[in-house]
Amino acid sequence: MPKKVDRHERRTLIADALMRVAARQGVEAVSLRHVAAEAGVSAGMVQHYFRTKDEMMAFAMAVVRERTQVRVTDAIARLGDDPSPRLLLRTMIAAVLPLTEESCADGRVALAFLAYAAVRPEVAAGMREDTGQMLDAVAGLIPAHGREEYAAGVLALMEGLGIHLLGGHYTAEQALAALDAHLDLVFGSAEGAAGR
Amino acid sequence: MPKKVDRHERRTLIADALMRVAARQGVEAVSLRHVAAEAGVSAGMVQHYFRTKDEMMAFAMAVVRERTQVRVTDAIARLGDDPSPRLLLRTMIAAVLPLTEESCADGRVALAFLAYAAVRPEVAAGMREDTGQMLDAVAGLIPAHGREEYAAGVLALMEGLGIHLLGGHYTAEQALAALDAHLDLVFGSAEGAAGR
DNA sequence: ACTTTTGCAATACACTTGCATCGTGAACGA
DNA sequence: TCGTTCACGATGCAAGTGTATTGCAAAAGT
Repeated sequence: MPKKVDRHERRTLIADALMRVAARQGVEAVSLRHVAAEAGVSAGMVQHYFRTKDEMMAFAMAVVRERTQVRVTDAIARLGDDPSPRLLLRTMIAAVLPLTEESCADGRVALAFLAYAAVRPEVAAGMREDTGQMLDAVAGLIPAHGREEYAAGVLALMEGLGIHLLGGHYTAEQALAALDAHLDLVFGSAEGAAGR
Repeated sequence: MPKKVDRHERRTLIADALMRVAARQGVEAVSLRHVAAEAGVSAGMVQHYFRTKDEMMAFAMAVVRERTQVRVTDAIARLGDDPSPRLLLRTMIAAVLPLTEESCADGRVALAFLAYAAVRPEVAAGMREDTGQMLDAVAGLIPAHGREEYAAGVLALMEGLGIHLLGGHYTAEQALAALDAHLDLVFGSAEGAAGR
């Protein structure tokens, strides 16, 4: 073999450029040449690592998913041993929400991809899987009856808060306040029912 | 003046075509010629009624906003006199959610525009306004303390449910169950606090 | 009847798009 | 040292993009 090149590294480099473009100018601005320019490489190279644009998109999306997962597990790890389910859940959600500069960029990309996936059934399947996973995780943290409904609600709330945050409709404080209020309800009500 | 033509009607006709295209193939597929073909008119005519593509987009978005508003007020009107705040709120939200064929198409368009607006500050302003309005309306229906947080949460929940519905992550039943569960919490908790 | 205004179609233009096809240079195995 | 294999750059191409421009028919005012 000639020249050793970390293929995956190159691909992520390009994917990063793609995400910067998508975050700044929207998905519609994502093109081979734009991404190449943003990455500081030739258009030919982009083509070399991704045979098609859709392949590039799919990869970039996988990167985003992976990164948010890392953010979540990191945040949870920082909690120390045996945190309360409620704190755990809150930390998880806060890690996903576009609150920091970095996660905000990811959020923009995710939103762009959401629209992109809306008309690409095969791409949407991946997201469905993700939410299913999250749903299980959340359901496991919620006490008692109505797990499924509550879990679905919490997940939807998270998604919605993310959207409103990205749109600048809510401030970080408002979003977190709404989240906490909701968690109060979910955990408080079960406590009340169990305590009675 | 020659030929009387209902300008607004023509524009909505074109906007409708635009929305069909956006719903079917995504925003990126929205182009002058595609829209013209979908509307069954010449590309020149589209250009005649919208000097620029962005103008066309903005108009289409306004149509969507307007239509969902109509759906909401209609649904509320069907409720009869003096419905409970909770029922009113539920009806409002159910009217917005992409549950029917029709509102689902609108939802796809709205999602596409959400991404579109994410990088167009002047477009995003309109949406911000809308959410602000909705927030006030919702807050007015929610009892007692923590209005703002709860209202923000309810709105976010709605948005999130919409997203998950569009993505096919939730079924209509699941979404409604989650909504009802949430409303149980919001209205039930206040009642519990007041009753104590 | 004549001019003006308007609705609309057609075309032209400068770009951009994704993708295929070359060419080249360099690293390795033989 | 030769040949193969791979990374990458450059170029080309057909299709599609938004927009400006032109042309033309018809309706209204005068």
